[in-house]
Amino acid sequence: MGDKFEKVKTFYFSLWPSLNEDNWSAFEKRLIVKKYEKGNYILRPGEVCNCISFINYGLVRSYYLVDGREITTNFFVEDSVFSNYQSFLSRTPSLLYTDVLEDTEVIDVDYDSLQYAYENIPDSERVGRLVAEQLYILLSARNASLLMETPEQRYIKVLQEKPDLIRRVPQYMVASYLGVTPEALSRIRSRISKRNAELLSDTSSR
Amino acid sequence: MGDKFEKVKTFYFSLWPSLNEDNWSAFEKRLIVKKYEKGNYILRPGEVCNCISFINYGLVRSYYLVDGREITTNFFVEDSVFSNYQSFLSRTPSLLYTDVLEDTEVIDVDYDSLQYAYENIPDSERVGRLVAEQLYILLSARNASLLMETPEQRYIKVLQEKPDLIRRVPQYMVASYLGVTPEALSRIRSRISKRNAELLSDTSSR
DNA sequence: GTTATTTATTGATTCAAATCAATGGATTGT
DNA sequence: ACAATCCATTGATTTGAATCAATAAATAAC
Repeated sequence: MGDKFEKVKTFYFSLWPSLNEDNWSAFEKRLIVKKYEKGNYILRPGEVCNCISFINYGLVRSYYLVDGREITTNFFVEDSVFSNYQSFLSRTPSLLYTDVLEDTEVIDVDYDSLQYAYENIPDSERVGRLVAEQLYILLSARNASLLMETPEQRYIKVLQEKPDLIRRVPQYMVASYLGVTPEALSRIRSRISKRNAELLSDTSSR
Repeated sequence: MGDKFEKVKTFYFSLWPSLNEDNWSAFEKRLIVKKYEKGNYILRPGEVCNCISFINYGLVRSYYLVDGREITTNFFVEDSVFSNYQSFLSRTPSLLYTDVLEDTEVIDVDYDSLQYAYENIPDSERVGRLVAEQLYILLSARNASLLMETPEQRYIKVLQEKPDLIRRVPQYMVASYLGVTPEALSRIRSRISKRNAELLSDTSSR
């Protein structure tokens, strides 16, 4: 009958090999279920992020606002985890907005609960380390992509790696994720489809 | 008489409160001293970074090479720690060069030694987590700076926060750290000094 | 189903920064 | 001390992407 904690439990067990049912039930007691409607904000600049959220269903986004222009840093979909990790860790105000692109349900672990886990649940420090390391690796890859690849290369990668995202998210948000204007992304797309059309009709290529 | 491990010992004790002399001497046995001469490379793209290095003295730099153009990601000076952390953690080939800007001596912890510490020295997991978290916060701030600030703002910040670096590093490397060409940085500098000159001579401002 | 609003596309124009080019200054090596 | 190389500055030109503007398509609201 739709246990809200089913998916998040599977998720935490998968990355926490030594977790047992007793530890889990102590941990689960501290989890918080929240729902957000499309168009609302989960976090705004100036607020301190106080939780790490597993997404049961839905879609959210993080972005900077730089003189009126949105710069999207990430999209997060169901069955994954999001946070403003920098604000969460440093206990300092966020620079990012987090807004809700589709009605969303999350399961939150707040900061104190995580500290509780670190003190009381075996191996949780190791899990915390591994998670921090994984997030570092991800951020580092995103960084390298922004510095080394063209917007077109990034777009093609998104097409391949997250094709569903392209369908669920307005194009101007994808553009701001790629680091270009909506007009520029539109031109990138037409360039790509033109190239593909030529490849198909080009007999001289063989 | 210049114990090479003096500074690195102080460093590790400062971030590892429960470290004791016994643990330290077990750990110290595994440390490796290395020297590099100016102009050489510590790491090249394709190689896996296998250590975390404390700098006894010297200056090194990490950079991407994108169609012949250098993009500096970081400078590291004496008494600090550097690594290609992404490569080190993921055990995958580096995308970065690390080169030596001044003759440098480092104390290395290699990957296996760190795993040894995690298994055998109490609290080391927690230290590993805190370090990973701090590095995440730093990378995140660098990221935000590249997305939100102008090259001029970044230059002024470097001037304030790392004035010695400006003196020790060629300007074209600083330019590539700020994300502009050497010519552009030169113009930024002349713009700034012109503004300062105007401020000093401008009587109408009061 | 129709209207209204938002989003995407396309073209024309503007602009900021890169490139190109030349000179002068600084540093390095012998 | 000298030559040679490297680096920084300045000006002229080019270029790629942003902006501006208008239209078309898609989506949402009624």
